[in-house]
Amino acid sequence: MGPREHLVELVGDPPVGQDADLAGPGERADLALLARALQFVEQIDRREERVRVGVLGVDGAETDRGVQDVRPSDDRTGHRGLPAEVVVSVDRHDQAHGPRSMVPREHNGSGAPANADTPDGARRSRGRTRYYVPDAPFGAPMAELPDKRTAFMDWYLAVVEASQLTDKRYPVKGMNVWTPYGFRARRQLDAVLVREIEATGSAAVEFPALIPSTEFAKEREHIKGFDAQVYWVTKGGLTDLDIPLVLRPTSETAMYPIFAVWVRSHRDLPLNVYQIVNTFRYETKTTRPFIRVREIHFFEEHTCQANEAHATERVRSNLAAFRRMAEAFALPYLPIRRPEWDKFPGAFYSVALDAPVGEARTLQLGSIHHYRENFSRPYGIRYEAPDGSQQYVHQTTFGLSERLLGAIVAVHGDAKGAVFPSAVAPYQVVVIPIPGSEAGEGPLRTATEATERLHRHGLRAHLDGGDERPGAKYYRWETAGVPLRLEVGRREADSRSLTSVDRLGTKGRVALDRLEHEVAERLAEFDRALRARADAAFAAAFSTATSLAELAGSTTVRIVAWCGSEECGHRIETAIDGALLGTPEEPLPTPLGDPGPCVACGATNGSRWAVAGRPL
RNA sequence: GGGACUGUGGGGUAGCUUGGUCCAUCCUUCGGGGUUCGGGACUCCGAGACGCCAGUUCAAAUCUGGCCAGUCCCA
Repeated sequence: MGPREHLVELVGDPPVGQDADLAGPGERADLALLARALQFVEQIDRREERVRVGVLGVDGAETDRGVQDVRPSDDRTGHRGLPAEVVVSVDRHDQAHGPRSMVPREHNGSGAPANADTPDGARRSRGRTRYYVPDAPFGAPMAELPDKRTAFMDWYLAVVEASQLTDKRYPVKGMNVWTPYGFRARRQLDAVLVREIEATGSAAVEFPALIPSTEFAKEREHIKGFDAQVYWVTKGGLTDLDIPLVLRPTSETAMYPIFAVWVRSHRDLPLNVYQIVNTFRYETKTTRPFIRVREIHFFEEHTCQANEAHATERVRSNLAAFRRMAEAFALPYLPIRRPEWDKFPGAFYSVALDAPVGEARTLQLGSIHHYRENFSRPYGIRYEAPDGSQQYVHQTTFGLSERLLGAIVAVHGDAKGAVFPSAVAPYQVVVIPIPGSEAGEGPLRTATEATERLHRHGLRAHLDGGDERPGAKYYRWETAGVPLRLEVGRREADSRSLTSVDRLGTKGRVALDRLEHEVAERLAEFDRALRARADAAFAAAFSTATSLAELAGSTTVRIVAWCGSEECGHRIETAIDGALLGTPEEPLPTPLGDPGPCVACGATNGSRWAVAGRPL
């Protein structure tokens, strides 16, 4: 939707030098817009042009006196995002116009033809000259991003675009291009995943992307859950394939036939392997960069364990690994065991990792599944136990994706744009020289020295030596989410001590001679502050509800007592217009007492705390 | 699966109702020059688009048909 904008066409028809009368016909008149239009015209007036305007009334009673029409744009153009438009009739020789600076530009160029600048810029149509009035007060700062709290998805999309993390112009729905900047973020993110999963004894592998339909179909629940969203490869060149191939939506069915060959003995267990590959799902809902895509950048661990207890232990180990990953991302989250009807297709149970993202919305960051023997039986993954018996393995999986990047944007981002924790920031530090006519070469030399010094010490630093003005660079890198900015002007060059400003606004000085240490400290402080901000939002994101009626229009994720029945679960989902996410796998942010009676049926027997929200 | 809507430079848009005033406007972007540079500079010169294919017409961004792509709503 974007910023609220209206188009009001105020058509006056008197020649310049007379009064132009503006008014709105009754029901459509928008006084605020009229006021803005008048403000605009007053600006013209103040520029000593000879247009005079008055309002005759909003009921249209006197509209025949020069005022022809006032209406919202959507009636005519069907376009959203148009700025207010004022059409003022003027004599062609007496252009009414203001200086360019009078009309603020819209953020990232959306809307605002804003051409009330020069006589040449004003367009003429059927004898009238049109002036465009942006939907913002004159002299206001450049338009902000949409409001995160009230227009979350608009805000999110604007931030993703403005921070240049992806290019969405690729002509296939749900498939975005990773830009150099976005790819840097992704690579850092993956590095954290690799570090933490390998610390638990998992090894990287890579399986093919194409899966024979015969293998894909072996586990009934699994195929039922996925067959509506797989891409098929049915031809090789001009020939139809005997056995069609599935482009992996996830890799169970690619890996498990091979696991059956790999696992022979209890000595082969546990088998813990992971891969980071692209998977494909034909999403039918609206796609969103990082959050819902058709080509998924996917981390998936698959393990085989000797028995259910070991598999349960692996689930715990994955939960602990994710805790460390989330620590690096400064992301608070809640592990939630999904209800039966919402578990992964084929799983014994599923634990999802959910992050609240405001207004009762939640974002699933990943999931950990316990499969028991559900896949090992159809795929024949068996081993010979020490006692000589043949046993089926118990399996687990752990899946994460670029949604983590979406979550980082969604959780940490603010009114200025993205904010990256230092562990994933494409650039941790941006160094901005401030030349100035009297400063000479000092600033640039010092900035270069500082950047090189940071590079030598393994910090991701970027020298922005472009010839934009410093202020423009500040805004750009703030939007892009860089944690720390170093400013190097004449003062800094002379004193060999740089000005630092972190993305949350904390300012300071760092000595060039101890640069890497002081920058590392600043980044650590920044990460702590970012975490604290996220934690505060997390704590405020939950509230309890004790009746179904309370769930309607929830503005936080709700904690409710639930008897565990599917029927009550669905009633809860209907009440909140979202989903019953399940039961917390770890303690809630604020300790709660015993759950009372089920919010849906009132049963006290076996009730437990459950989480309900509206997943993105 | 059903319905509605929308396609104009890299991004955002105007023009379409009533075909010609439009080798298509403005902002932004991009290339070049100059003055600048401590929070989104100014200025000059230049570059860049009517989704595709037909049809109607003296004339099509505009009207008609088909196709393609996208968005939203409902199932």
